Amino acid sequence: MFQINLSSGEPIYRQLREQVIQFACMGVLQPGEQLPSVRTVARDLGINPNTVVKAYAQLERDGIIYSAAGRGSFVAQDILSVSTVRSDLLEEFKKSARKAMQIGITRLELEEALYQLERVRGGGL
Amino acid sequence: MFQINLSSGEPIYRQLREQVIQFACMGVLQPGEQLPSVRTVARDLGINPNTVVKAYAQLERDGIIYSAAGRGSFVAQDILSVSTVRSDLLEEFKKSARKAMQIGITRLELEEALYQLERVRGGGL
Amino acid sequence: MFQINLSSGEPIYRQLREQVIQFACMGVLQPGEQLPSVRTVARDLGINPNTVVKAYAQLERDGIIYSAAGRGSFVAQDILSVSTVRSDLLEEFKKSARKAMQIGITRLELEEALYQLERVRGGGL
Amino acid sequence: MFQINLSSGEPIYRQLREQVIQFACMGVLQPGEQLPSVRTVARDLGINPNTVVKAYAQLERDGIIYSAAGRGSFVAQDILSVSTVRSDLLEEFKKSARKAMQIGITRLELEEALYQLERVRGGGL
DNA sequence: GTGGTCTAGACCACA
DNA sequence: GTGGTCTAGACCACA
Repeated sequence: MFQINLSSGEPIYRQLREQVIQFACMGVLQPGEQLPSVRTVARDLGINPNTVVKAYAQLERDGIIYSAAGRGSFVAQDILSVSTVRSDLLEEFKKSARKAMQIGITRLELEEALYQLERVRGGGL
Repeated sequence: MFQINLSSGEPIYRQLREQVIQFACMGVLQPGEQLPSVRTVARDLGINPNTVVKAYAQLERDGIIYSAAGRGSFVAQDILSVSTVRSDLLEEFKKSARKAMQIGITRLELEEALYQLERVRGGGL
Repeated sequence: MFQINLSSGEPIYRQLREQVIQFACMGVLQPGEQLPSVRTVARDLGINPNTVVKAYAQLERDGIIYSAAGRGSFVAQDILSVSTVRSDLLEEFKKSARKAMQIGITRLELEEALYQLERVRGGGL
Repeated sequence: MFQINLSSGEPIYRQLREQVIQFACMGVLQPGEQLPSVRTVARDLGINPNTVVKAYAQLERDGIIYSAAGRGSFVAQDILSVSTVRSDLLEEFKKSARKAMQIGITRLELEEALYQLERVRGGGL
């Protein structure tokens, strides 16, 4: 289900965390749906179970999933309303835009980039 | 001249590196201009000279500055043409935009954010 | 695994960097293979871990290896295609040939030297 | 007369030293001919006189020039027979060739490079 | 265990 | 004065 890139430099537990958020926001994982168990994910990806535990723990702390001892982990009911997800990503977006503008990249260039991104997504995914 | 945030989590040497790039791209530091010496920066910011050395060394490897023992460090003549700077920032921008779109933030929302950023910059800086 | 010459004047971290490149290009280190850890190399060579870190960090910036905290350092998949390695060495070769020719050493003499080098390598290694 | 490149990383005194050797080997500076004075070179190049002194001192130590107090510095009579110049450059050439061969660059490729270098030199200089 | 960052301080070549 | 290398040793995130 999940995919990680060992050579990207991005910590594995973060890659995992992000994919859960993405899948949940995109509807691939429905509200209330059960996540694959820690052991399953670890085995499938060939990584250390502790790494999965860390990702799930952080997701629970952020209110994106909830875990019930002995039953498993489940996607929260109200992900999109979870403040951190949306606003965190928007903040990151603004920060990168600010940096680009500071070296002279214009707003029009950035908008052009957005437009192309949307076209690719619309066609390809 | 430079400012660093010790509690941001962003490594000091990276913060420094970014500021040099920014200043150089904005014209605050002109091509060929001498940068403050390693020891000066270290003293002013209250950090270890080695940390400054690390930032300057990376900038030199990227062709953004050049350094010579006994003479000092200088901004390169062709910064804006240095491929990495511009394209790296654009890539970072696209990546953050892609992530935002993947969770359902629309292009219009992102454009709105860009518009507000420009207004702030135009008025404030 | 690696060998360094403390009295050569060539910085240790550069010697290390070069040997990794050589081993990777010669196939002694296969693509994807794990490099000895920073601490292992430091202990074996009797040098400071920071010096090894410096060598590995540069190799990563050049795309020759990739490292991740907690996992280790690994040879990249596409070393030979990494533009810098091959072309850098060719440039260095040309530069030294140019200098030799400028003081009157003939092309034939240089070719003779190449021929002898190849014989030595063929027999000795 | 001399030219230096401040952004090359190569120490100025070495660049100077090399150019004297080159000019002497090429006949631009004849055996016995007087070199420009330390002060002249320093002024013309906009560098520190000490740097020129260092270059000249090393050239004298190598027997490439000789200095007479109060009269100036002169090119030695037998430069080409001075062992260090020729053999040092040949050694450097062999070293760079060895490195190139170690990563799989063939002798034929190196010879091709030599051939092209000669053509450029024959036509351009 | 792994690599990454940072400090404190020494020593060097260069200008 | 300038930048570059290196050691010794601490502390951190990650697996």
